[in-house]
Amino acid sequence: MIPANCNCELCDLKNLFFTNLDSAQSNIVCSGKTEKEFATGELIIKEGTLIKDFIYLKSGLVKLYKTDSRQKEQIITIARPFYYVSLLSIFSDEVYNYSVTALEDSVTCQLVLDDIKKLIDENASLAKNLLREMSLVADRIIMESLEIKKKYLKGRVAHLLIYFADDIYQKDEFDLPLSRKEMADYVGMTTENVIRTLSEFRKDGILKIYGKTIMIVDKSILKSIAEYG
Amino acid sequence: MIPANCNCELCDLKNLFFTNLDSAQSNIVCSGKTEKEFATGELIIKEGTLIKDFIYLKSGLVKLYKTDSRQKEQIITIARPFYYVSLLSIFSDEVYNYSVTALEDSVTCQLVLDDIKKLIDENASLAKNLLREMSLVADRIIMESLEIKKKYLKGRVAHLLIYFADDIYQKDEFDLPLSRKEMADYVGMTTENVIRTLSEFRKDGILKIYGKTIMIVDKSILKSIAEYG
DNA sequence: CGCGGCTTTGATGTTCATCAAGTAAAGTGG
DNA sequence: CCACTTTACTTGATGAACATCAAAGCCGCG
Repeated sequence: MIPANCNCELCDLKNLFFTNLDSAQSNIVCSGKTEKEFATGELIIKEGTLIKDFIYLKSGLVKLYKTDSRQKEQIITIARPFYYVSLLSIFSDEVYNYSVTALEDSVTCQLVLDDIKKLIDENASLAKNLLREMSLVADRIIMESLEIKKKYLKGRVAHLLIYFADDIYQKDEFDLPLSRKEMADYVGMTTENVIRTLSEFRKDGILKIYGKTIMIVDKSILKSIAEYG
Repeated sequence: MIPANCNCELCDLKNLFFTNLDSAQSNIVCSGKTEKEFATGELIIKEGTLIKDFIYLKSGLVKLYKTDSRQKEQIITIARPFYYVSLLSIFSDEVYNYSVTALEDSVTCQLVLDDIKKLIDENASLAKNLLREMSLVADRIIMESLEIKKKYLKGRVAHLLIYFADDIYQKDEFDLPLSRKEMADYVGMTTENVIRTLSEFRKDGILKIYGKTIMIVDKSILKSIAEYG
């Protein structure tokens, strides 16, 4: 029996994983889940803590990152709902290898990991869905990091701006969800040089910049810098 | 019934994935598998080709890499048996996103992917094993690429040498399985600068180099370069 | 108002890619 | 097996890309 107060049936994310559940299984998912809200800047997952839950993003935007011994952050990826769920590490490790923080106000939904593991025993399509999504998440992160690695700074920054415009906001004018330092952490360069690159794009008439607000003026040039820079 | 000529029961890799199979399932695995031998330098998987099989490495050493439009290779990872199986992409994509080539004479064992998918329906522990291994493979590649990204050239080369000595060969004297160019493809720098760095290590008395043969003379210095450089 | 964090610009030296040239090694055909 | 070709390796010189250090402007917040 699905409890009356269960709204999982209406959740788009249900179809990513919890297809073909019988009603007893749906009930486990629905009554066991916990929704949590996080304000911009709030920590969602802390590196080194025990993995107890399967967490996915219902709304908002988050960054995954690793902090090294010198307190320097490296951003692994940035993700919207559907494009990231906490699948890295959770089936192979006891603790998280990375942290997750909200870049915008975000909502997560979490389930007890042991419940998921039990459900896998009974439901092969859940297992396949998990395999598919984990494969997607990992592929995307790996390919993205190769993309960044092969470019110079200008290309990396351009790539990041195009990513925000096309994939995240679907608009050529948007507010950067990252500080300059975070952009640097993502592309693997210093804050100063990221700023210098942005200023250069501005001077060349490719961008308009008002603090965190970015307006892409000449997208075709920006795209060619992203590709060949 | 397990056929008499089946040697899967003796294979160490069986225990990674095919635990808890009943005999009918074991038979599918055993009679459906194909073993292939590859000489050093031979292509095992070609980027862009259809994914039809689940392939894992029985012996040898391989490189995973991506070739860009300008024919430049980027090495994603290098792997021994157990530490890599073709789990990336195979549950999320139709075609391979990367190529695999043998760095030493290698043997693979492959199964038809559709058979694996059918087995998942009947056997939850296979699904869990696959989830665990995919999670491990992806984690390792992602964390490794972050490690490399945060270092300068000297640190990257030192890191790679320590990796060969400790993880791959368990000896401080070994033959490099990579050409200078391949080392460059892996650390994301030019061939010339990799060579210069090796020469510098040699001049500083950290290494002895005879062509492809490397002898680590001062491992503690090399390790500190790998960590802090 | 003033403090602290984020941002911006400049100056300087280091790290690195590129170009050029030469040497060693490895494969090829007669 | 040797001349020949090709490929891998090595070193040097040069300028571009980048990190680091320093200093100043900006902005929100107590």
